[in-house]
Amino acid sequence: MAVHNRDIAEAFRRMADVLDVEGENPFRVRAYRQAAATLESLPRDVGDMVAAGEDLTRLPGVGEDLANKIREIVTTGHFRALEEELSHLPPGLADLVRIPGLGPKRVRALYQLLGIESIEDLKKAAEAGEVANLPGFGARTEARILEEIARLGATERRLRLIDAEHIANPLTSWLEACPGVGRVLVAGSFRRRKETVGDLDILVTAADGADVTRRFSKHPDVTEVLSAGPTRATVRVGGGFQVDLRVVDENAYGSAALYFTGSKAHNIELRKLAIRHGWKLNEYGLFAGE
DNA sequence: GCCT
DNA sequence: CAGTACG
DNA sequence: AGGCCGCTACTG
Repeated sequence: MAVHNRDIAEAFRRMADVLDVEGENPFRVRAYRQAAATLESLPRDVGDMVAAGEDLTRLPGVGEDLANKIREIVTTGHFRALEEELSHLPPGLADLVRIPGLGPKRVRALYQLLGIESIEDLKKAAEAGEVANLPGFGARTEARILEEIARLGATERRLRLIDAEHIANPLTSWLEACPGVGRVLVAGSFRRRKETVGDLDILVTAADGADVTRRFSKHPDVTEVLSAGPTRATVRVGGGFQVDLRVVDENAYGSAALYFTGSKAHNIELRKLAIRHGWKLNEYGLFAGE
């Protein structure tokens, strides 16, 4: 059975999760995730490239080491380094970092303090109210964990662009009519016109951000408020689709639109470019370095 | 881990 | 503050 | 050898 780019990407992601929980160097962890992303967006089958004897290190984020690992996976169907790392941990533990809100540190805490080794364990502990008592956790986090676990079973939650548009349009109108709101821009992958979008990223200009995020959190279609502060709110609307609202001052609109439109990788490249010029770039503007 |  | 998340 | 995005934002 042929190994496809997606399979290798998945193996690399799993490796990243395991190393993450083990407390490995975060940059090494990121390297695996980066390579996984490269493979997934690659228009060609790496299996074919291996068969043709092509140089895999030409792929961005793939160096000597990962090129060898790709070849190993393609030719043998095994990924020994992953199997080795997995032998150090309970097999289900690394899955926990895929739950939004749980990173490596919290997963370790769950394991060490409550002996949680799997999503199933976590569900039971959360239902019993044991998670909320842990340091760094709270009732809110515990409730969110249970919701996220319930969502794991659901099928892919990305929406086709046209379906996302049907959610975005009424929200846009609603925000435009919101007191104090100037511009409203649906950014993110929606603005990039990707075939599917995983969430909605809406940028708004207003002087009083807290007022806007507060109002938005009470929108009739909002079913959950994941977070809400003075400049940002993350909510879910009917059906569980996530919407991120970001509020900035009018004078930061351009920079914020650039940032919020992404992609993430594009933003990072732009920020690196700024650094090389002695500048710094963020969602509020382009500034002179120190 | 990759990159310069 | 640390941890996590957002593009 | 040494940096790796952000004077990023929100939660506990």
